[in-house]
Amino acid sequence: MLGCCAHYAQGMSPESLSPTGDAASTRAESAAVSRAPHAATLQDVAREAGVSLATASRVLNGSERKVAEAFRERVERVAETLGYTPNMSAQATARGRSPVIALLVADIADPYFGQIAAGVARGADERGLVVTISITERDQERENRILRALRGQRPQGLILAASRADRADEAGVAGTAPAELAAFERFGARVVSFGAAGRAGGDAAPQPERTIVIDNAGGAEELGRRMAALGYRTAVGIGAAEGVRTSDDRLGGFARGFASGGGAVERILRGDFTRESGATLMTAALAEGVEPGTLVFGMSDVVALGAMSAIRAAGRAVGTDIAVCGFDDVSASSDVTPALTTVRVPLNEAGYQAFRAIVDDDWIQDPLPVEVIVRDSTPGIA
Amino acid sequence: MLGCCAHYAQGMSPESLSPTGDAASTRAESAAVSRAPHAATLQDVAREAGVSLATASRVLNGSERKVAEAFRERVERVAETLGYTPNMSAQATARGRSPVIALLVADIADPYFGQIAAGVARGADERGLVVTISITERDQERENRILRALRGQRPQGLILAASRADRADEAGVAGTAPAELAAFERFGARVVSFGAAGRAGGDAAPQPERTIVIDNAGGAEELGRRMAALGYRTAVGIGAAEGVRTSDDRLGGFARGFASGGGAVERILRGDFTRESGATLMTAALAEGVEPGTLVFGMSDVVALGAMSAIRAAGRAVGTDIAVCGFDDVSASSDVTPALTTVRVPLNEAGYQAFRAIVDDDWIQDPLPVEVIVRDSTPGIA
DNA sequence: ATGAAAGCGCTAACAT
DNA sequence: ATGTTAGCGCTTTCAT
Repeated sequence: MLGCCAHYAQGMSPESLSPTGDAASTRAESAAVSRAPHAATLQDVAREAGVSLATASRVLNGSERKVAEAFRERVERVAETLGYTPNMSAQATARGRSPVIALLVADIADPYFGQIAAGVARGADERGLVVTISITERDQERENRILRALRGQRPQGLILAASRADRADEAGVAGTAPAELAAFERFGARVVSFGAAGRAGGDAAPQPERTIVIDNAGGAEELGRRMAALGYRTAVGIGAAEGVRTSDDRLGGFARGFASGGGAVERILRGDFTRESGATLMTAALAEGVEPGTLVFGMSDVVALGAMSAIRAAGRAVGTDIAVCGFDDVSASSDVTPALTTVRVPLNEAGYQAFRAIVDDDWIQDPLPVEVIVRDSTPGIA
Repeated sequence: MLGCCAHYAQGMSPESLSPTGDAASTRAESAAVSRAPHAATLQDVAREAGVSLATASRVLNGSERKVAEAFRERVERVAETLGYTPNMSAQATARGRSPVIALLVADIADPYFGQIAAGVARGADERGLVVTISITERDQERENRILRALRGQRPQGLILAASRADRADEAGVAGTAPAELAAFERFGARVVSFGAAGRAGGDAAPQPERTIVIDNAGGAEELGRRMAALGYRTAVGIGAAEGVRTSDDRLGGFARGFASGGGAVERILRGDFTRESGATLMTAALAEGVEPGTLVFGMSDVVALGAMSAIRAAGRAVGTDIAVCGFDDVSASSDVTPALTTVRVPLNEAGYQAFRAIVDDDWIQDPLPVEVIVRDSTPGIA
């Protein structure tokens, strides 16, 4: 008991540390083999290193406080030997905050969300944060259920990338309950959503969430202008239900730009954000008749891609016969033939921005440059 | 103070619940506005409902034990009112196990991993589990670092979907350290990996991990046979570095099947799993000269897609001039023109299987049917 | 059936 | 600089 103090600061064997050292470590070892599996705990490290819990904690968690070099080394070595890794849950409960960022997407297999997720993950990794991912399947009820459960994670931040119908102006229209989001802010989580710039303020409460705004209207407008300049004069738009912000903004912007160049959007087909929706709507439109030289604007590449396949399936040619353009520039868009004209949105960067919006106190969004990319699906028609 | 007991089982106001009810709730409320934000805790609910912590816990966590109906109702109502959600971290520390499944992928924006992730997420949702996701960027060092950190989550399971070089037979070849994985198993986590069926047993220890095997060799062999039947006689394969199981199996299987039909793989280009790799290698090959009528087999659709774009960029035609086929059937494959011939792998289902492998004690893999899909990128050459 | 109390693994005052 | 000791929010014996 006393003798140990004489040499414990040097390299000594574990059993010299305390009267119970021998017995304890023996028990621990046999436990590891015979009993329920159990990862090394900070207690184990402290005991084995002959220091207090506090010291061990200070050494292993990068706290500001100083610890004598000799102790530090001992603790580090023991931790290494025991393969100690701090238990995040315990740290979270003790600290009162967990290192998680919750990401909510409609469908992680969709390249649009995949890229956003990649950007978020990149940022999280930089800061040693954990990202959890949940799938709404574009189902509002499901989203609400998930949101509820997500609160249990007490995340530092919540990223809403699901293309939910953004809360509409009129009450009653489906949308994520503000109350549910407020619940997150109540314990300090920051909620970041993708989509429309400041929403119409029905609620008196100032909008506490941060929004990653993508210049949907502007990008689409420029696209419309370019298409008109290419010679197109009549277009059909494919969008989601009326009231869905992203869709409305893109459709509206396009119409504006196209009109400014002398074109006209003669009709708008409405469905959702899926490839199937694009294909189905296009097939129906084709059945009703679509003039050669018409331009189809799919509100998202995924939808435009669906429309392209429907056009081909109907025996018509994409480009020369019916032109198609989209929005997002997901990777598949440059693979198709003819390659799809679209508006490039830096999705990965957008995801990274969402991450910043969560961790940076004084955050202001870096503008996300959208850029029209003209490819073969919209050849010029002199 | 006493009167409250007369009607507390009916609808009563919070303040009638305990002597301190009034004061407490007032303090709590003002705290909510003025102090650090704080979500309702089980304590809050118990106090407000006038029951013990234990009872509140029993009511709200679906424990087996019985609680009088009156209490149950009270507790539930109070929890609802307060917007209580159990703190997962605390539950995890108390229970000694956390509800997380850690998913490790090379790149979540890659449709291959995206689909797997979707399958995993689907399963996790069924069981109320949380999926955390980490990106290796196909960097072994990074993967090891992440693995280390992941241990802190004490996940129930770890899914290795990163197309790491599977541990090779010869020591020294890069690969995930078995010791690192063993660390997970030590605290009861199940580790599931994608890839090769039983690996060569260098280690004496029986392989405790579970593996989602995809019939790479078989699918590729069938593809080879079909391509030979279509009339192709010479092919060039594009793969990853030698030693990477998935790549080797596919390349090997293809060569076998192709040969059985009278064809021959005249050379194999090696890079990695990215689209860029496919494009770069193909460009180089094209520069050296590729006969018309040659078939290019990209070990994965992503690689094949890259090759296709290189072929187009070189002014050659995909299909009629140089045929291309791949493996995986990611969604982009049916969008390209000509559509890509490939082997369909039920990736989403594979992800779901990985989830099952983690949660089911007596798990045996359902075979994942791979299926050759011939499309226009490999027209028959009578 | 209910509640008191001892943890879970860790952190963070607060001593010393 | 080190150790002691309350917690963190929840679960789970163990009494009652």
